[in-house]
Amino acid sequence: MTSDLSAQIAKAIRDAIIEGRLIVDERLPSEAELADQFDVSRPTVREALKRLAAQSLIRTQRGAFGGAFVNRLSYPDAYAQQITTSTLLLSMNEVSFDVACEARFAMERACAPFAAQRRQADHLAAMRAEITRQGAEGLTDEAFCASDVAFHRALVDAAGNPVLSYQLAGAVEAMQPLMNMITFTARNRARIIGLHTDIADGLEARNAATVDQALAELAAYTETLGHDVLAARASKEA
Amino acid sequence: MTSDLSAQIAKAIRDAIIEGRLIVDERLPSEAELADQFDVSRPTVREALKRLAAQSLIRTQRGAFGGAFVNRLSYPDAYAQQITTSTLLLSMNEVSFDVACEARFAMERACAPFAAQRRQADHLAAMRAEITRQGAEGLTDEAFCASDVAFHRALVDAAGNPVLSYQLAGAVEAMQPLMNMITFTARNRARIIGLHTDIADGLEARNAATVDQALAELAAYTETLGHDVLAARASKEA
DNA sequence: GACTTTTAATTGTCTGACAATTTAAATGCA
DNA sequence: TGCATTTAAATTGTCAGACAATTAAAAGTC
Repeated sequence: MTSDLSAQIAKAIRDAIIEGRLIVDERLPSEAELADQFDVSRPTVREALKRLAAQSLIRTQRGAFGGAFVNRLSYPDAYAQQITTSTLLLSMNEVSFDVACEARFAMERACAPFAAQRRQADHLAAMRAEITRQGAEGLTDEAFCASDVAFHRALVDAAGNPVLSYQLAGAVEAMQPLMNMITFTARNRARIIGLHTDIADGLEARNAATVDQALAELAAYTETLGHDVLAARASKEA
Repeated sequence: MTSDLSAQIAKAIRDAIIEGRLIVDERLPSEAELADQFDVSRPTVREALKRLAAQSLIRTQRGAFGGAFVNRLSYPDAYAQQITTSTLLLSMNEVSFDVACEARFAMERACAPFAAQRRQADHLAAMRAEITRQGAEGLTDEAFCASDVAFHRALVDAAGNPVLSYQLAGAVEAMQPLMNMITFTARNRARIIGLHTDIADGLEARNAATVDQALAELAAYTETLGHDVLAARASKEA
């Protein structure tokens, strides 16, 4: 019911920002003034401000004419928070591999038509580069996964919708720990690289149907790989 | 480079949680002990802990055998953060109505096949109830929007994938302020209600194609309405 | 006019204290 | 003994005051 003072103050300021009563780059009163206004001590005000800083809602500057300023939430900041939240959610809530996989590929397939329409040369180049990397000899599983993430990110960015990019960043990156559990044999990799090539080709030809088809197969194949890992684990324990 | 001590300490503890060195419900050392360990004062430790609390990474309890505990990130907590972040991102970054709309409906269409397959009676009931509400006389624009959000939420939940629900919660709710700018005439509403009915009918019949078609039309129609509002505004200013 | 120094404002950090809260242990009582 | 009550201890929440570090503007100097 009656939460901490610092939480209450943080909420009051947060609401002011969300409702537009405090606008971007506006300076908040100094800590001493806020302490007066809210009738609390400066440490309490500081705790409230740190809460807001943790959500990237404000930034602080020292020195004369410094202070706390309403922060423009940048895409990178939003990405970072989205990734942290998604990663924790997946690691702490027994989200099954299937559910995470399904969500991720469903959203990626949602991007496909836009990507086919809007892809630029640099997106294709990035994807081709990752495909080449994925075929390299002696690549560790982790490096393969990292390249996989980069490939899919290029695909999503090709859709040219920053909101989709931001949403998917969380899903794709958050899945990496789960993907890292998978051991990729040479044959696995060849199949995945083949599908990646289909996707790149489809985008180059601006053929959304091809891309969608390849993504559907990739989704199914990834789920199969995940199941194999879980099955192998289960039999090892028995 | 050398950020605040409280930020460094928060990062150290956050990393420990993300990497699993601190597990759910584990108790952190007391503030005094942490202050000793990190060789800083207690207020500095407290600022760090408040940062983590703002991200729902820990919770604190007063009293003997109280302290800070690693928090299991619940879906509601994750929803809330997702919504705050998305709302701010949209309101602060001149994300165009088109881009937000496109992202939202793209993701909703990604849910459609799963929803058609897995929808339960209660999802359908919730959607029908919202449709009825939307047809009520004298409904304000805001109430109409709120009902619209509830309708689409039921649709997303029908897909039965909590990760998709969580991702879309942000997109749908964050768009509400933009949607609230639109004035819905009786004719607008009738058209939207018609499409909503198509969606509900399609789900009931487990016909994904129908649902997809209706969502596509709804996306196009919503964009049109958005454009009209912007055009009206522009002409008023001139 | 360009450069340097001073000054004032502000955040960052520390120390020490006390209040509020909560659990475990101690105590008292039947 | 068994149960209720009180006490004690640990811990977070809050406060007050102080000083250090940083920064930009203002004042001074050549």
